[in-house]
Amino acid sequence: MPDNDVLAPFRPDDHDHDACVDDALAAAEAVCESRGARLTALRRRVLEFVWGRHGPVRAYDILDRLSAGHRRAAPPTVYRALEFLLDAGLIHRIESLNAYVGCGDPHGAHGAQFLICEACGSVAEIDDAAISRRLGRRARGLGFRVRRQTVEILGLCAPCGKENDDDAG
Amino acid sequence: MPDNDVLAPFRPDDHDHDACVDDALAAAEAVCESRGARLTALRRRVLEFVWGRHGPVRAYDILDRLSAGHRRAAPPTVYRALEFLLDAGLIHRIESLNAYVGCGDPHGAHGAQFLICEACGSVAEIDDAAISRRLGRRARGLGFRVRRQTVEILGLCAPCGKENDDDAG
DNA sequence: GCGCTAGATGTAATGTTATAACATTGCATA
DNA sequence: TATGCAATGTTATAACATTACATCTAGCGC
Repeated sequence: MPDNDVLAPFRPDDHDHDACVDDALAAAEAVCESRGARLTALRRRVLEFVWGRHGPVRAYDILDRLSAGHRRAAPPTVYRALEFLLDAGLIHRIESLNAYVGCGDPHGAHGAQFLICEACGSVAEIDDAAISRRLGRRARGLGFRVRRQTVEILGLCAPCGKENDDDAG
Repeated sequence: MPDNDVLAPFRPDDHDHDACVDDALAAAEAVCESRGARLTALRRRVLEFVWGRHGPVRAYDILDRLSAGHRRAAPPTVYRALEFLLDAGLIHRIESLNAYVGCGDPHGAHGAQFLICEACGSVAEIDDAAISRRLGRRARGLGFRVRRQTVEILGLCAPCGKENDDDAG
């Protein structure tokens, strides 16, 4: 089973998260540069908030943070920025949570599957080519033309699953 | 590539849909009976509306239909019925559309993958064991404990894809 | 620098999806 | 008859998202 396709693993609580954010912002600059897209201050700020944690972030949380201090922001401001970041491949939308996470590999298009911990809210992103390929083949076999795959697995990450065991016995 | 795991294929426009609905209701009776659950008139009516078409049906559409004629229904009425039907395995929720479809095989638990046509709104349901198995293995390989898989493929079904070609030239 | 343009952002209102909290109904049965 | 419990009704509100239109501003040709 491949291991190098784990684009964003679950992270220990004590990792240097500032580094994650810095990396993400640097990658974003590069991606936008190469696509001729403008990573404006607002978009950058929204991307930063999405990267606030390795877990899903909701649009209205971002909205609240944008509004803090500052003058009040409105929903379209956030949704427009999110749309830009989605188009640029810098973030993903988690459909089963109506929320957003930073993309673990913004360079180059890729399939993506998400593992979402329902206890701690962290998200891991993998890109298992065999899965996307098989899904694609099955779909095409039925005459279906694929535009987008959504693959989300809900459950418990290792530490939370462990705790659960401990509680039980 | 297996073919017998297509639980609910795309349907021609002219098929006998009343038969689909009748089958679904009969299966629902049986499932509820065997689970000791009560398929009340309300739940039955909601299930009927979900089976109105082989495509996603939204909660508030059901709400409108419940309210027609009758006295006005309120959202919890619909959501409670939907929850019951989901728990009983009689319908599925399509996360990427915030909508619901009838389950093509309500007897016995099964994994499920959905092909969703963005043009005509029809949905096909398959149960590719290789895909669910591989997803499960990948997740467990990362120490993850799976509770639910959401696999949805958005694109164009065969007829709609064909039309698209024709339009293009 | 000036004015134009297109893209980006602001603003107000509204649409859509979902749940919380509590009241009532109606059936089974002690 | 009481009483317990599942189902449903009712009111309000939370959470998520879009439409439509106004305004601003960076970048560009002149």
